[in-house]
Amino acid sequence: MHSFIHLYTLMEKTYNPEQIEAKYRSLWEDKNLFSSDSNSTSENAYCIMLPPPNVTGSLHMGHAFQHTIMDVLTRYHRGKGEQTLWQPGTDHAGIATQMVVERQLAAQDITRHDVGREKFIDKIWDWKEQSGGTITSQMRRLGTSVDWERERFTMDDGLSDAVHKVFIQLYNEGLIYRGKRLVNWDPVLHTAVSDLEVISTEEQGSLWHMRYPITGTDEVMVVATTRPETMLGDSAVAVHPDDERYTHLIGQTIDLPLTDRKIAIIADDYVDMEFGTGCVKITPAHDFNDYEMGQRHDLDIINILTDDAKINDTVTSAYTGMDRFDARKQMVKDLDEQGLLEKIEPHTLMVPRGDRTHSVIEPYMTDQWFVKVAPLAKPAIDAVKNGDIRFIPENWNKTYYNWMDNIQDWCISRQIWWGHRIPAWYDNDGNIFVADSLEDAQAQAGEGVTLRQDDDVLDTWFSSALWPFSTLGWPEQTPQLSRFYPTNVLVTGFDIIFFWVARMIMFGLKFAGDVPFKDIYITGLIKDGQGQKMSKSKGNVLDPIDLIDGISLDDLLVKRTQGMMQPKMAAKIKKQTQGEFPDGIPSFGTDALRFTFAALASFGRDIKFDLKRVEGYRNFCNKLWNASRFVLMKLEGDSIDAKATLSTSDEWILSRLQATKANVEKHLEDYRLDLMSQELYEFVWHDYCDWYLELSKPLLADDATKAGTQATLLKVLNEILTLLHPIIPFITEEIYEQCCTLTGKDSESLMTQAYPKVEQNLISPQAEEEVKWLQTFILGIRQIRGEMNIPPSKPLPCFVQNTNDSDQRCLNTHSQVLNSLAKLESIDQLNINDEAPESATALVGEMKVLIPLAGLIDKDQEAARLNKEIEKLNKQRVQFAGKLNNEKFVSGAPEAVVNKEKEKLASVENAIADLSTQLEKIAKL
RNA sequence: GGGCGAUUAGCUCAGUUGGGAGAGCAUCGCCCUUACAAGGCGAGGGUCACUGGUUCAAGCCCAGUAUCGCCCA
Repeated sequence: MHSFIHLYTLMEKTYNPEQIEAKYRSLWEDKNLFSSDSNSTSENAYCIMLPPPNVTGSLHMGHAFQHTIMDVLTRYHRGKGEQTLWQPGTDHAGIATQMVVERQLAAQDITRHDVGREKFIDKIWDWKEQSGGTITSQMRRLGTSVDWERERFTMDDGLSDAVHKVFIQLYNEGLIYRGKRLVNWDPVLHTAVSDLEVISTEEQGSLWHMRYPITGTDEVMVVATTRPETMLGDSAVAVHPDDERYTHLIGQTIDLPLTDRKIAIIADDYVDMEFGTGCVKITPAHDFNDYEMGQRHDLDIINILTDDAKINDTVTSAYTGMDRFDARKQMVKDLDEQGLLEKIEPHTLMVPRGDRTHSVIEPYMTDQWFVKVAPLAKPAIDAVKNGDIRFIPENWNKTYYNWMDNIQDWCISRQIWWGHRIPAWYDNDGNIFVADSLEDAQAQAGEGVTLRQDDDVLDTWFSSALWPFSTLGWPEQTPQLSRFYPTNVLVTGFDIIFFWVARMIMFGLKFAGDVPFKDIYITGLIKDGQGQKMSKSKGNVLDPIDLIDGISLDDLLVKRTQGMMQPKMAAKIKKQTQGEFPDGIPSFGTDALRFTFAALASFGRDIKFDLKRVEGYRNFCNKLWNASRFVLMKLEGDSIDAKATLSTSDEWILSRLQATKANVEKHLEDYRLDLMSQELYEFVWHDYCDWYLELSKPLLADDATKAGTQATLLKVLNEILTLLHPIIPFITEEIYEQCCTLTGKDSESLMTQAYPKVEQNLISPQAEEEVKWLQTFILGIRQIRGEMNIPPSKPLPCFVQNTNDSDQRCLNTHSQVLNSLAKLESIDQLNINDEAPESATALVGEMKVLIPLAGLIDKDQEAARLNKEIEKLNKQRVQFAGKLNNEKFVSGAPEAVVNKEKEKLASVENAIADLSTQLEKIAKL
């Protein structure tokens, strides 16, 4: 028992998220409460690796969503007393970041080549210093409780060492090799990109039908192509071996138009006889399928393009130096003039574009570095198959297998400057020395040999793939590595399963000797209200910070349309935005946004983001705020007796609380944050606020029950705060502090409070039963009021009839509560034979609750209401009776089910009988 | 073409061992009741996409159809 030391400072009537959030953001960090050193003696460790966002990026809705999920999990485990590390950091994002700086240079009309490699890289570092704090400060706004002291960057020294070590080992084991292969070439960036960085979309194009003359005859073969310019590099024409139209031509040659070359006519069952004319031109140097076929048939590989995707001079032609698309036009024209163009059909085709530049990607022969993936993939597939790693939701493992089973070697070299430079040196004879440093390479090559380092850098995802162990200090065997690896869960979107997740699994198993994480929680993708992907070009992007702080329509319009190239598009976006947010966006506060994200975190693929939801959860925060205000007001000036006798209502809310805790626990275990937040929402709003706080009012007015109620109000509020804290940390922390001030409790932070456990001894079926009775009683009366439009302020007299022992007990105990909550002026008992006044009726089990009409209630109206009620019950009766009359059901279903059905029927029949009698009475009047 | 997913109230979505269809928002009444009008109380609203099957019993399991969407080729 402790008494209050100061008078409770009155809380504002409406909560103000802005003030609260600012207060705790710095406070938590100042007190080092996110540190992974806390709870270091705990038996359990818990670790989440933050998927490192682009260092120069900014926080978008997807980040905010996933960060909320991770923060809920982190704060929950921290609250359970586990040593918890949420590892933050950022990614250097090679191409993306380099492009930003190149664009800045372009504005001054210079290229990176004008600047030179070293200076250019310095410029990028400068840019990183300048803008690198954006995303981390936005994360702080969200309240993400990462261990900031352990923040890492993929190009930190330690992480770079890990990259070297991995590269060298893979090379030495023959799992990294260099070779000339057909790769996806971005002609704007002048670099190879991986398959994953190429986005193919349907575009309107043409199918050109070209006549290829057969050598020495008047015959032609008509080949159809979507890229006529590649004909310069044709090595053959292929037909299907079973295609009788062309069997006689197999083995003959074609005089390739616009060139002086002859190419073979070959047969291959890859050819689709139905498509076009059934004849396919084969260009091994510029098409992946053709390349395969070229390998099968030992065809020439004729590269016709330059790095800029202009026609080169390999093939003597009139098109050398022309851009491929200009050459296309010219060649089509020339073919037409020579009578070699059969027709042009409109055609939708899949056009591959770079995910960064959106330029058309060309398959292109170049020297590149590759990871031989198959040997690494095998154990990575097994890890999921044998359950070491679990996808959540489970069906993503199919997507994973699908990709892993058909995995291609990974092109890891990029012809850009920003990134980890490939640790390989060449001598003048082209010998390769892979080493940690020039010195090591020199040692390998021998004194006096001139070495030149490879110009390329590694794919960004190469270093990201090491993230789960490189951030923990690998290759050193650090205490953190042994404590936190393997990590518990990876939270990420399905869009990077291939880019990142699969590669982390492969490298984790290979180098850290274990899976990098046990669970992979694949979240949905946040879409706009119409289900559209949010993108700058669509102008439908929402900035999480704008939802927190609010934004005026004007500012939002500027934000969404600035930098728009097409004024038409800008106008459209403007209109759309005005329609959707006529008054801009109000400020909802971080907690409301976080609650929304948690509530949206179901297992669906797409999450349509609806502002109305945020508003609803903002209201929830306000509700919680005001409920707390109420509790504190009712506690003020008194001392709390934790051992005071409890009323049934107290026992009831405590019992409900236990069920809530159990469910929250379960939902968290299942990663169902939507169900978790729903559970808490319902408990707080509907059990605690709607019922318990109302019940507490008469109980607080009674000295016999006051102390117990006060203790219970506070206990439940405190646990609510702790339970909600992982989702809405700011408001709960503030209320907690107010509670501490009031009760004189000395506590550092809600964050360090133990997460409440289920207390079995507080589960009380009897209290739940009794309050259920109370609720039914009150609801019955409210319904009569509601339907008869009797104001809630009007006190009503009430009679009860046909009571049993337990009804009597309840009436004795709870009459005061009933009077208060149902606003009754009296409750009088009638014997079963007593003549009741003309009344509206409600049923509580077998007991009748009667509200005399007495001029207040229209009898026709009551008759109509009863009729409706009876009709409803009748529908149920028919359903239950139908089942029970079914012999097969009675004999086939388990006895318990049949009995339950019988009970339901009996209860419905009773109710119908009671209400019908009442209806008759009323009708007679 | 292959794989995956979706289809439940006007809207957004829950519904996990098969056993009386739910929430939030929106709508319609009544209420400014001393925690909260960002609120309270009450009400209306569904052939669970369609067809068939398994079962005593199907929103849920199975097969197929339709529409929409995503991923891979």
